Amino acid sequence: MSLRHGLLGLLAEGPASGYDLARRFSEALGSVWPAQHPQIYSELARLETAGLIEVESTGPRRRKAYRITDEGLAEVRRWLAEVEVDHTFRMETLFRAYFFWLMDPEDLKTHLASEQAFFAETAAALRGYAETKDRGDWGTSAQTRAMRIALEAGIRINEALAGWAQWAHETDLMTAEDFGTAKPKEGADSLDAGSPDANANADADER
Amino acid sequence: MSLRHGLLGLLAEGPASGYDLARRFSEALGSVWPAQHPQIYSELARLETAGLIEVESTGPRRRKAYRITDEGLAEVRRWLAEVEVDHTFRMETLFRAYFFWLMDPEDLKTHLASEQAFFAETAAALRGYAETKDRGDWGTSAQTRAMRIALEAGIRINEALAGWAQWAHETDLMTAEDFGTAKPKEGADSLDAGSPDANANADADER
DNA sequence: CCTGTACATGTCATCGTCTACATGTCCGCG
DNA sequence: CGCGGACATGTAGACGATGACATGTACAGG
Repeated sequence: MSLRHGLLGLLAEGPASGYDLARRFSEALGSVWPAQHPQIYSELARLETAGLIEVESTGPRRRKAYRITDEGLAEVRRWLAEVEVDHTFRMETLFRAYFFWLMDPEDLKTHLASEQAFFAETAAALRGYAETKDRGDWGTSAQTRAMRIALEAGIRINEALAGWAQWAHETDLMTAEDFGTAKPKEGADSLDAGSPDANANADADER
Repeated sequence: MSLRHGLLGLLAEGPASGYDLARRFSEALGSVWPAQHPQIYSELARLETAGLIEVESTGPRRRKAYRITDEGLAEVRRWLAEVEVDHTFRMETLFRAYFFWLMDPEDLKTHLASEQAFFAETAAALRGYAETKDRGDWGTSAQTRAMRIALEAGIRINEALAGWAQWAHETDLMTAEDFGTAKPKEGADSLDAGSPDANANADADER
């Protein structure tokens, strides 16, 4: 449940409303963990019930600002220190690559070129942003420095993917004529060939 | 809905059962898109109802092998060619980095060292696997070559993250005494206070 | 022949997440 | 003074994902 700890982490910087948090979540963390406002509001309600946050003040338009409690701060620190990192990640770009062999080579070239452009642009944007931090435009607080570290990861990942798309575009692995035209195999010689039961299949249960 | 197209993509290689698909999904795609067997079985049922796949044969222990239909093949190709890539991704490692400032510097050093080791090991394992492909141990089918391309992305990402963890470990951004000890700001100087439109937004790290 | 293990498929409850809808407030502008 | 737009918070329903539980089959080894 990363949303919970993400909200606690943001509130550790100082009080904020659900609206603020939704905005900040999508700006700062949105590219590594999407979260819409309904989820945030309901999670905040749950966190308040659990005593990890409390209402700090109410503002102009029904605005409720939350503050993290000592228990909440302890909880987010406990999470960071004790809970093991889940290294599985979701990335559609990479997921699709497993199925490139189904694509028309022309389409694939186009696809890779646009992916390359996207990652290069994203990397450049992040690098520009990082430079403003390095110049000290955002102060030198611990938060800013942590954000700079996170930013660096984003830069490196996007650069890596831009390089990958470039490499894929240039490699001859996908140029042969069997890309995009392949038909699925039929019958017994399929995916499970070699496994004990594989060949016993067709109509095996007639006996 | 990536699971749907992932299953279609795997079935495009040839007939397979839910059990096979669950195994292959976790082996090949599990690190970029987790999926447990209950989800796979129910998705297969839905795909069959939709006419995108059909039962090819039944085997020994209730085994049902599915085959992709022409409509299914058309659908997965349409997805690859027409549906835009969703570039948001989920990665807890990176998510946590935004909150490094809350960690004790000692714990953080340890954390980064173990992350670095993890990514380096993963990259090495993938690289070893890629080399067996390059030697032709798996044949030279279009699928194998597509998998090689996907593998390359995995290698580069893991290497990038290993390099990042190394860099973060060595940088002095996180060594200062304010890491891990910071307290949330109080009241008026925070993201917002109660007064009618104190809301010029002092938000330190935005944009 | 019995028994453990891997094979193989499913249900169920719960929770997380997303889209769409609903409501109301404050402020600036004409 | 009326109105549009940004602010601000929510609800409802559907769908996706997870973990626990349930069931039954084939086969290998003792």
